[in-house]
Amino acid sequence: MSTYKEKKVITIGIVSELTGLSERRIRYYEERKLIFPDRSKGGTRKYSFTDIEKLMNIANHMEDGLQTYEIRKIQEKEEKEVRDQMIRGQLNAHFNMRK
Amino acid sequence: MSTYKEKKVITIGIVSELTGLSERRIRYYEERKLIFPDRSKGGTRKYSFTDIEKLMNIANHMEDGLQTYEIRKIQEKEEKEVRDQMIRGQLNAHFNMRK
DNA sequence: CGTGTAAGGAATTCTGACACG
DNA sequence: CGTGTAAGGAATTCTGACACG
Repeated sequence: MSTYKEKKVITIGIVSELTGLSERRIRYYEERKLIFPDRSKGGTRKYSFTDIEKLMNIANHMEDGLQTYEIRKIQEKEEKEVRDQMIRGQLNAHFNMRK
Repeated sequence: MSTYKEKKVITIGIVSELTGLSERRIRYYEERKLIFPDRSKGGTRKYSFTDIEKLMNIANHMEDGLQTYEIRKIQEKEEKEVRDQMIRGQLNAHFNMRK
C-alpha cells in the first residue's frame, strides 16, 4: 500500500524513457484498461514503478502478437490467482492458530 | 543502486506535495548543496524517494533552528559513519573467511 | 486494432531578481 | 539567511482528430 513501488509519482515522459514505449502507446494502454495512472489536479498522469513493470509486461505480450483485450484477460486471471493465494494464506493461518 | 527508492524520477511538484515543502525551499536546499536531483534533457529536476526522505530530515533540522551549512555538516558526518560501517563489514567478512 | 503525427492549449517547471528581515 | 512572489519564457503534458492498415 504505502510502499515506494506502488506510489503514483512518475510523469509520463519519464515512464516513456524507462520503458522505451512511446507516450502514445502508454496512453493507449490506459484507454484499453490495462493500466490506471492517477492524475494531478491539473490532469497530468502519474504512474508507479508497479505500473512501469506492468507496461514492460504488456509490451512483451504485444510483441507476441496478443491483442489488448487478451492481455487484459491474462491480467485478470493473474489477479485472481493472487487473490486465491491470499485466501489460502488466511486459511493456513487460521488452522495454524488452532494448532 | 538500481533500487526503486534511489531512482530519480519524481518531479518537483510531486515532491512538494509529498513533503509539504514549497518548491522554492526545495530548490534552495539544492543551491545549498543539501540535495542533488538529476535533470531531464530540458532541465526539469528529477528526485528520488531517498531525496524526499532527506528533505523531510532537512525540514526537521530547520525547525530546530539549524542553518543549512550546519545541516550539511551533519549530513557529511552521517555519510562518514556509513562508510566506516561498510569498512568494518568488509573487515569482518575478511576475517570470517579465514575462519 | 495499434500507433504515429501535427495542432492548439493548458499545466508544470525554470531562472534571475526584488523584497523582507 | 531563508523564503515568498511576480515575470517571462521554455519544457512537458493533454485531448481529439486524421492517417494507415
